[in-house]
Amino acid sequence: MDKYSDLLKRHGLKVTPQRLEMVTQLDVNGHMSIDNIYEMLLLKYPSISLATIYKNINSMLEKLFVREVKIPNRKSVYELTKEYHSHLVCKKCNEVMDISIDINKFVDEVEEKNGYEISETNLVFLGTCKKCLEAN
Amino acid sequence: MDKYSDLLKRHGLKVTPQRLEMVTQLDVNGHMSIDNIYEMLLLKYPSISLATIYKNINSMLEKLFVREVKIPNRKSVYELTKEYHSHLVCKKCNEVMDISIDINKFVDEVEEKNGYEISETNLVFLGTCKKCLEAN
DNA sequence: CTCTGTGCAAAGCGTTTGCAAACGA
DNA sequence: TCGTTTGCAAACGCTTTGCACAGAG
Repeated sequence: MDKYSDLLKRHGLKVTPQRLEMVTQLDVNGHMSIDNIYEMLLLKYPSISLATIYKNINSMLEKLFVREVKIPNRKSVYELTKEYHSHLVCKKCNEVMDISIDINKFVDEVEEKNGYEISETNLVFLGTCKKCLEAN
Repeated sequence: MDKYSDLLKRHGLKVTPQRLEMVTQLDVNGHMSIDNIYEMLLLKYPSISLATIYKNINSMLEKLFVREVKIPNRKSVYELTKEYHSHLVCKKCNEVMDISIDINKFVDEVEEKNGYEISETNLVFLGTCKKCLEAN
């Protein structure tokens, strides 16, 4: 059984060609904006509409197998849900990279110091990647 | 000399009553959304327009003495620029709190491991504050 | 006096909604 | 067959723009 069809079915979404292509692209490309997704799907489905992309992304976000990556001063990108990780973004070439950072120590510290119960952490580093640094 | 007038002048912005009230409110309230600011200014200047708020916030962001705080799934809030800090947000009551977290160790680690040069770090914790926890 | 800021109305842009037709199970 | 999804067009909400008048320096 195809893993992408399976992913959709497991989360109670009907398998349509448009959705299959969306999750495939997300898996292959890693981090995509709405426009990226739209452009890629247009190649295969020239009559696809942005409304369909939005409706599907929203269903996938609800089912929690796609996540939105919010980057300051940029359009959000989307990724298939994986283990917890943070993001490293190149301001020059816009590459978005997953990084694993252990912030549990900080979570504990902040919970203790402020009496909060923390349920979510969002950590993004922005800068210039190796390639772009070398290109100067 | 009034500190708010001074703040505006130092950054090359003319001192107008609307701008003075904006920076005063930002200073007093700490973190405000566009709508918060608009509501507060309406009390004193009933004919103020949202366009003015937007134009002024954008000037202040450009001059770098106001910063935008981006919070996942929420409207941005704005604050007067202070030393580097992170934010702690209560999902129940929407309180936004400044916290100081030392992430330099991580910045170094990430720079070294990935060859990036990091210029900006964005860290937000979301959860439930003490008051809201006790209110249950 | 000159240039910038204000307020209004209109335009812009990304996202969502309503609906009829097409499609998946 | 029945309920869901698609694609289109219209609506929406937030933000920006253009312009004439007012106000700061």
